[in-house]
Amino acid sequence: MEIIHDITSCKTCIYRTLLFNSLTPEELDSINKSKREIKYRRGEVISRQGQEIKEFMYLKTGLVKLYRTEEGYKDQIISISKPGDFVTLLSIFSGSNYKYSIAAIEETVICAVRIDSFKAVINTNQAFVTDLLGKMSIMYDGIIETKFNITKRHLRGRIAYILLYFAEHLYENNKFDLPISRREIAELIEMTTENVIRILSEFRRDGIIEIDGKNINLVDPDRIKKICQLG
Amino acid sequence: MEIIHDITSCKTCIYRTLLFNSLTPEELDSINKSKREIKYRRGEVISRQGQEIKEFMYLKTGLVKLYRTEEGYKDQIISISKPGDFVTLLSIFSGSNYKYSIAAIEETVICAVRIDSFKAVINTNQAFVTDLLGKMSIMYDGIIETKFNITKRHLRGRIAYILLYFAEHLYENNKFDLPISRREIAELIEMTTENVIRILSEFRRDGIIEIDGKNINLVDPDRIKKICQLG
DNA sequence: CGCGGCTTTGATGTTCATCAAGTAAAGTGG
DNA sequence: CCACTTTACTTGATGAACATCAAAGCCGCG
Repeated sequence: MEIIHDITSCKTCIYRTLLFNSLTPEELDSINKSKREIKYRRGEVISRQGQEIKEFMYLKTGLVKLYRTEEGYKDQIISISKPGDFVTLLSIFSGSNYKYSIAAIEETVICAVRIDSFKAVINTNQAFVTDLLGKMSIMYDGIIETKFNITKRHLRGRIAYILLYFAEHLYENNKFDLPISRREIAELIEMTTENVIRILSEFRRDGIIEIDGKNINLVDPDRIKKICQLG
Repeated sequence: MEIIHDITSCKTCIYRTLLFNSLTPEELDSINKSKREIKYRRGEVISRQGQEIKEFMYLKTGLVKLYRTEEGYKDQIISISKPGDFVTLLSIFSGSNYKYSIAAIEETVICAVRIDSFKAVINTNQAFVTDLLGKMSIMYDGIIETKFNITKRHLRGRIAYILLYFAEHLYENNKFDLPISRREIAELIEMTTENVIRILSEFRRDGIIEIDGKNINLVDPDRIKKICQLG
């Protein structure tokens, strides 16, 4: 990681409207003063499950994964966050320690606000909390829905689902570079690495996708959608 | 369902401290006036996924299940709520319609506050919203953790886990009446009804539980814990 | 009393994880 | 920059775990 010294002011930050729009100039100033920006390299752990939460964080650029770890079990990826997402929101109000680990899966810049400043605004600004409530709820419900969508499917359907997720939700393009390894895909959709590879190869043999290392091209999205629905 | 006419005043309600403690007498009065109590029989659906949310609800007595349904797939039970739980909290801020269905699995009394009155308090009482934020977050994180704990286990481990869940979390007793059918257990821990029965029978043959219809007795809790950890 | 839903058990086959073994790619230190 | 190590990727063979199908008994309820 690397602390960025030439940080953006909140007042000109493109993500300001996402959450901080209801803040008074004074509140925004207080947030601005207690924040820092940090750059993480691909693979670096940003925060670890169980650690004390000291900052509220959100993503400016890059991609991160939220995941759970437990001795003796495989890691499980809870969600993938993209710029503008509030990655610490899932832990920050249910206790003083992280419930999930966070790691960068691409080079990532995080904006981090000291937790005391963040909570101070919560106690003074009504609109802000209410807004937060909605954002948090949507985020949680999204995770539950995605997990539901994954576990109800068979392996072929899961792979189809996650390919469409990357194409439609993350990259908005049928051609993209896989941000995560085969093993991480396995951790995300709850199956083994071998079967991820096997089914991807199968899709390639059937001519519905093209693979070159991390680069994926969904040649026949309609058929992938069909597999997603039926498989 | 049956509307209860002789309803408790919020001022004397034993659940008042759970959420409404920070309310002013006026606010409490407003909530009190716009609420009703409803009794549901075992099996009755309280609200249906997709319906508009008109009331904030919490459980006074009984047990309910939150579940997701989808055409062509088996139902999936998200969680089981007991008295004092805020059953609508999981939908109320992420949209205007229910994300989950709610049904009574025992005779249940629900206290329901009109959504406009509830949201009015949210807009005026800072402490109340902040409190709500925490409660909601804990509830969501609990669901994610439980689901994580279930899906990472094999079938035997899942059954052991859910038996311990009922005994420790819901009934605080090693002897209890199963509140739900075998099929519903299957929907809760993501397996088939047949395998739920099979493994329960297996546990009985091995002498670690006693079963008589819905009545379950955990004879050897230590061994169940061991199965839960290893299986 | 009979119907439908819940429960139970067995037989069967599919899906999937595990094991093994090899190749390719990506870091690492001299 | 190259030898070396490690990690990621790939494929096949095998067996275990699990779902599905089938059939029968049970219970509650109208």
